[in-house]
Amino acid sequence: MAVTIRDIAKAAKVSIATVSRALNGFDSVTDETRRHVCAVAARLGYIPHEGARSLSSRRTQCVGAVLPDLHGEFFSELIRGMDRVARTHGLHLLLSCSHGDVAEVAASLRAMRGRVDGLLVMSPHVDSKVLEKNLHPTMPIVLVNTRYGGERYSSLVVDNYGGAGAMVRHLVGRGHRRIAMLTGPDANFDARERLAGYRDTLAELLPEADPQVLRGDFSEESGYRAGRQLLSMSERPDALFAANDMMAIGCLFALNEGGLKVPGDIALAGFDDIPIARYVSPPLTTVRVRIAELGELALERLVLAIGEAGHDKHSTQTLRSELVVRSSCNRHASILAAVP
Amino acid sequence: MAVTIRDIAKAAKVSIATVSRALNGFDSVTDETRRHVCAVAARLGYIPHEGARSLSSRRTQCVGAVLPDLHGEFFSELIRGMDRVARTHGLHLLLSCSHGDVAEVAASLRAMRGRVDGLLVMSPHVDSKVLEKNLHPTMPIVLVNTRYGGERYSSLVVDNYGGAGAMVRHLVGRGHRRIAMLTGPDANFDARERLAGYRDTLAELLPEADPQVLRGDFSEESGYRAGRQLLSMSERPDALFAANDMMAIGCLFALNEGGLKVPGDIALAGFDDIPIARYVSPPLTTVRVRIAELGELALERLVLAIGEAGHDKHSTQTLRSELVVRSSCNRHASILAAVP
DNA sequence: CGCCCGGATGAAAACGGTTACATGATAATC
DNA sequence: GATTATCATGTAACCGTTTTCATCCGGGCG
Repeated sequence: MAVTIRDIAKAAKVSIATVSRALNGFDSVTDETRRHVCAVAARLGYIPHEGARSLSSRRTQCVGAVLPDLHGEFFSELIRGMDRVARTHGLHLLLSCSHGDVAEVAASLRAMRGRVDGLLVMSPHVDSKVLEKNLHPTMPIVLVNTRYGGERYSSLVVDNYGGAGAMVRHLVGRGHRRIAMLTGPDANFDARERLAGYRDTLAELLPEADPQVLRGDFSEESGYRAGRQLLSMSERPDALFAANDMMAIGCLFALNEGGLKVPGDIALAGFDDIPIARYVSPPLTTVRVRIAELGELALERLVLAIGEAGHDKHSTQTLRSELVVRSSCNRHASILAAVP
Repeated sequence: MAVTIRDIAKAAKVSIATVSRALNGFDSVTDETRRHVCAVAARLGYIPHEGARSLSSRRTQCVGAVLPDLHGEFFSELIRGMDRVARTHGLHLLLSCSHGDVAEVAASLRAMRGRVDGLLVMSPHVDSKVLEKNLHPTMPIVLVNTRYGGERYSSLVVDNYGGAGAMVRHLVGRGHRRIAMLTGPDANFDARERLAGYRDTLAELLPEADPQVLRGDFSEESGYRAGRQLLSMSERPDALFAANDMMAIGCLFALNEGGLKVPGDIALAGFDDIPIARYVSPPLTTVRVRIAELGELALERLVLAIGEAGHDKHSTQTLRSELVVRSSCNRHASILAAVP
């Protein structure tokens, strides 16, 4: 049914090897032969079977991305960054999403064997055991935002700890003294790092202050709940630092509903700088993680790892995060003056 | 290096055929043999090579998505919907993004041969010639939001025309009389349909009114420019209907900057109902397209097409869009009363 | 007891390419 | 003019599976 290289060979009266060479631009074939073969291929409407090609050449021209989720702007940006680099290298992107489920991660990893040349794994919940067990030892891997102590894989993380610290520093600098944090899921790598950054920096700058921690799960919904909770507090914090932007936004809505002004009555900060952060009002002060760049770097590094398969100089790179000051934390000067 | 079924066969002292059968759960193998083979496979850390498997079984368990872009929430949602269905069918998603470039679309399509069992193509710019030329005639295809007259492929489109009509109807019902439209790119399928819906409905409801059309390109930037333009107009429309939400949002920012109140001075409406639409202030009145659902339906249909390859009952399905009324079009009752 | 049947297994041919090696012709060398 | 290097092409092995078909063996039946 489908036209193969063999059909071309027959029609062009040459061997299949010659067809392969002609189509792949080898130099050891006459210009005339090449033209002829290509003409026949075009006439028959030949389209190479990439699967077969991968099998024999041991290169798939695909890289896989095993992500914990696809929802939301974070992943959208991440994928965009990966795609950008992938296309410059002529690679295709195979997506796999394991909704936090360890068994699914394992299944995804195994399913990638023979389909991809390398793997980009982001899995804030899974430890490296699962990886090592379900992966071919030679498969090039880059970990993204994944807890990992070993040295077997390269790893990219964003500076959650430093970013959170910078935010606390900023808030304290603006005169806030009762700074609460709204955390992400306990088991989540990023969430823990951000919390640690908050705690440590607060302890450093305001040793007297009691860290006040509300629990969230990174969802807008949980941010909203935290906002309601704030409304009903007698001794309310004067600033809330949410571990991601979506929670900050959820919280903002609850506060608005409850008649509390941001930043007048309470300052609000987020983390990630997802695109929406600029659009809410007041625009959100947050910590920018160049998410697309994270995807780009990760893939760049994966490409490198694929190229030098075996050379094995794995390392962990930390991506700097930066403070983005918008108006959700702007206390009025008068208030500022009154506080210290 | 890598362990194959041959290695297992040798270690287990059976033939490779038996290994294959044992691992794939065929019934024609003794329980004892199966246990033995599986044990050996586990001991050796065997992971099947999916590429090889696809080649001989002629099934890849992958579907490809050829999209015009990956940026923004529209695609994020679309991908999410596709993923949801894909995973329930045990399929993997191969992503390919052709930045509006016809040559790239062609290349993507060809590159999919032998990698996927079916293809989901969204390409608002490309006509069917390119498809037919670069695709294996037997490859199951579903088109999404793509201009297509033929009957060779199934096709899914959102009701751009009807949605735009509904919006105009809504605006007129609210008392607006000078309703302008901000369009998307000329060549874009969706943009044209939306414009047509606007024109026709306006002509029907307000035959006297002159349709006023500003040109945009679906980007926030172009929306911003349109907003500036509005500010400088002497006879300003009393409502602007943007062909997508991002342009509406860009426009909103320009109007805010210029001191024009939305909806007090001018009503503003968008199209798509991307998540951000709810978060801007005022929240955006828009036409909801259930984007994730679009992805789901498209993939569902593709799965069907793959299953019955050849049966060929192609059709075009139109996805209803629905009006979402938020406050960006709420004229005050008093003004409303004054107008008619 | 011989025959046939069926069920477990093995041998080998796909699947559609790439590629190492063999071959034959032609050009270069002495 | 014989020898050898060069180069275009052909032959066949290989990539790691699945799958068809053949084989072997034991058991039920006449």
